[in-house]
Amino acid sequence: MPELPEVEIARRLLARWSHGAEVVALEPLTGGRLEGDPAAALGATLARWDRHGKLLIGHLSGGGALLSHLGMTGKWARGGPHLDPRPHQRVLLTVERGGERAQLTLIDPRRLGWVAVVPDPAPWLARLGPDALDPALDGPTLARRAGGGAAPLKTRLLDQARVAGLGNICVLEACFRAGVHPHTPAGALPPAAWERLLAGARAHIAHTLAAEAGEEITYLSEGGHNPFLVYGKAPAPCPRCGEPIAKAALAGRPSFYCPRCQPL
DNA sequence: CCCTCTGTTGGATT
DNA sequence: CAATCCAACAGAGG
Repeated sequence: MPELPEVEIARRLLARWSHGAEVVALEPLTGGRLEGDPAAALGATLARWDRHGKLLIGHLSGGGALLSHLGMTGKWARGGPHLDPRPHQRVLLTVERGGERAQLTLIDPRRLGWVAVVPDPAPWLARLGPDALDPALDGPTLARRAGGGAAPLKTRLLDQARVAGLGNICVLEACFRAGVHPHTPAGALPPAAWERLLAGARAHIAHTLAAEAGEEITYLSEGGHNPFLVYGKAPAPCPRCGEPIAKAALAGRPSFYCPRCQPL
């Protein structure tokens, strides 16, 4: 479930719960992936919570960082296994601020998420392209980074080294909003299409963020009702023209699109 | 009840 | 490049 909006919400929550707090303990729970040197975080202060694409970065006083990725099913919540036992608690972070302790846990049923403590986050960030919400990222820049060649547009937009933060759902929603088929060869797109794709991705992200923001993480896709324009909609009618939404697979991942609004 | 299928992440392999 | 498998599980459907 986590794509950029959910990671951004996780960032805000982590900042609210632990900004300026000291790391008192950091430990793996059953099945948890805690890598790097967790002991290096002990006693350090969480100076700032940042997000780059789908990577969470907790900057530690002293220069290191606490990194976290949510994988497919991760979320951060307050409460630990002793105070508030819940299934699938994987990593436990205990912080102290103003004399008050708080326990934060990474909850992750499928265990594809992780936490790591690294001495310098720079090499991790260097592997990622500009964040999708970075104001410096514009249409021409996106075209330069993701355009050219015969590879499908969707493959390029999902490549975190080209642009960071776009997931399968976001890419498909952006393609629909831009009127572009997700399997269009990346080199065949005119400049105006890149502008529309970027605007479409940001509109989808803003819409999802607004709908999900709150005290708790509540994923838009949870609750039995599909809130997206095309993702998971086949063969429902296209919201714009009524043509049945189509489904196809690329690299094992599903694509959804309107054959009439998004011709190849 | 038991299969079988699907998948929001990313990485390795062919 | 791109297709495939994998990680480990929940939930849906037959």
